[in-house]
Amino acid sequence: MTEPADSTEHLIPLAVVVTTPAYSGLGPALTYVHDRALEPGTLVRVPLGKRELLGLVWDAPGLSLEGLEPGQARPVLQVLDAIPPLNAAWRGLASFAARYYQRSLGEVALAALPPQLRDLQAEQLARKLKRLAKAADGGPKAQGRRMKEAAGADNLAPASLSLGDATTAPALSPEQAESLQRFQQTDRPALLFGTTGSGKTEVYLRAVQDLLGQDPQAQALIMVPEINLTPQLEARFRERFACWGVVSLHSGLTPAQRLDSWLQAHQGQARIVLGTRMAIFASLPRLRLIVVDEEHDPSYKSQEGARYSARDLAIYRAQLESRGQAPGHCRVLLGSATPSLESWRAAETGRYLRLDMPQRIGGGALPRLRLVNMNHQPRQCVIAPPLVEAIAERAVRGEQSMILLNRRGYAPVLACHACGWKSDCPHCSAHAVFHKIDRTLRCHHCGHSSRVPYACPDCGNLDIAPVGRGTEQLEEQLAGLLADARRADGGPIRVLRLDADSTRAKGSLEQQLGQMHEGEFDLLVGTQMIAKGHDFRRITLVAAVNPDGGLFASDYRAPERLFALLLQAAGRAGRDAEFVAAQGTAVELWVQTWYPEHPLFAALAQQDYPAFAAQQLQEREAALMPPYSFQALVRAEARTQEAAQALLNLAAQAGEPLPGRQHLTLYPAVPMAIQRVANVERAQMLIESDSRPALQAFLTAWQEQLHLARSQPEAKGVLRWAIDVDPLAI
DNA sequence: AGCACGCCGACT
DNA sequence: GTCGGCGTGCTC
Repeated sequence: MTEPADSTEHLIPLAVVVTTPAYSGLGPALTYVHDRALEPGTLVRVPLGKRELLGLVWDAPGLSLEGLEPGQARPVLQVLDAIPPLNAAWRGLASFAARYYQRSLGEVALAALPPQLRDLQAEQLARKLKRLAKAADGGPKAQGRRMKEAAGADNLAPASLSLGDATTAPALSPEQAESLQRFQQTDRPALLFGTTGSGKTEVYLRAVQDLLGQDPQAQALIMVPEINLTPQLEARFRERFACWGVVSLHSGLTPAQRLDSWLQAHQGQARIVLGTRMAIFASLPRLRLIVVDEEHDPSYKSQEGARYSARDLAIYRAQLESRGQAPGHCRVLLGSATPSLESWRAAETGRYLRLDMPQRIGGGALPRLRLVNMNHQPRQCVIAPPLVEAIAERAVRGEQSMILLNRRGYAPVLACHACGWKSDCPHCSAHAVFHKIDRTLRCHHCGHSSRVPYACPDCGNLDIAPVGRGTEQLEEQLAGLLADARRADGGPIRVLRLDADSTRAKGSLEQQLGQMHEGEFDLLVGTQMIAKGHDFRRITLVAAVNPDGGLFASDYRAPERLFALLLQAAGRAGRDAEFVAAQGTAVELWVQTWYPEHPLFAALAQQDYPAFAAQQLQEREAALMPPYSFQALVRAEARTQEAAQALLNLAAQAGEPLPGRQHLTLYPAVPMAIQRVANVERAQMLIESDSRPALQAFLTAWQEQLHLARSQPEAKGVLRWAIDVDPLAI
């Protein structure tokens, strides 16, 4: 494979993007040579040092070999031309995300591709594509394939099918019809503000159906927070749109499945992609609709690598996809019963179009709020007696209840009453959680697990006891409290616990949810995972036993999250209006609190999200918090807390003369809330500004200072640092 | 980020 | 005597 010494002169220089971090000293793209020009977006394999890696040809008009040593630009090894290049909109998205979230282009662009693509040789890829095409020929997408072949060179499948083989869609309610119509008539992003049970999903389905039916090539992207928690939504899309090719993209797929899905979307064989936040980077050459379900959900914000917000990128991507087309060519539909304050405000200012759906389908009323004032309950009581009674009453009538508690395990900590010892994790500045089931102390931050000691390790006292309670204990205590209660068939009440511990085995979540649907259990106890997405027909009571943490947390977004959680949980109850009417039951949301006067509960009682949002936005505006200001957070990890803070503070000093600095506030570095995880010390620095451009300009220039600060003696022992733009929690 | 080279402590 | 720690340096 040796090149003739003078061959470089006949070769064409190409800009190629590979995974190199921003501070590696290498530019955004490297220069390679090839014997012919390659279109931007083409996948190639290139040498870098001793390695051979996947690269992406990037736009670089007028690129020359000037400034490089002769022979420094090495030749491209392989061109993966079996698949079409990534289009300009996709490249625009990657390069925007890299700039905005302060990462190198290479990191973002290559991380956005399916991981398996990285280690496939050209021939392996070609083989895979052939197999895929064959499968499509035999499968339900055969028609699309055949039409594609007829269409010749075009790599896209104009899979125009009538909806004849799609199941018939239910008639829309007047609210749904109006929302859909208004969505189709605007070219702004739309915020579908629909109460739980108002039928948002059907609006999504119809928006997809109308668009794909009318444009035989159009593709749609449907994003959901966590796909494993919403199997029902996935099932509805797959069932209704099987003929158009539906693929999913999320981290639960095997590498091979993920590559398959990705390729099908990229080649237009799949016209609908359903996925989690990573799906925002799916290659969809004819993308015309992006739906973001539960747009307020924090899992749309990545906490790893490039800290992107898939919801925010959806807005930007739609603009890119519409470039050079009619306005509103690609549309965005955000949906939520409790929109993020950012989106809510965007609708207030007219940037987004708000579509309201206050009515539940079938006329079912939302649950009535029952606040339990814990100041008036027996001391030490976990579940107020009236709540226990309400659950028992329902069980005997064949109705189900659901209780939320946001802590796994039996108790968050074990303590010795004699000497004050607490079950701290040896590697983290956090308590190890007591799990009674297997008598372990487990750290939920680093995963460290140890046996529960028989006696206090410090003083030998035998009286060590759990403090506080988690789902395991709640399950146990409820079983005790309900021991005398009976279910409809006269048998004892059955309690199901669902949390990360009880659903670890693959498929066990679905299985247990299935049993709950079948009515095998009367009471469901669990963490927030049970509040999301499931339609339980027979639940008529939802309770939150200890939500007060969300009222006074230092995180200013905590109230917003609590409100969303409670309303979302409330939405699980009374979804089957006929069942409720037949039962003649009051559908209720019970909330136990020590602070019943808190204004959040007043808004919750009225189911008045607009009032709550208005009040929250007022507070944010007064305190100049987002969305009225812009934030970034720099986090540093080091062997010692001093080093982590020193890195940040030194870089802050060095950043004084940088552009945009005068429009920013840099706060001093502080330890993170959980200061040490897995023996690594963590510190963070908050940066605030009223100008997004100033913040962006500063951060871009500042990365170099951060990198340089690492070699200062005070910052010895720094392991890594990362910038989080628009952080969700501080 | 990888992966090299390079200089100092506990093991066959 | 080597294996292996991670501290700098380079990659088109």
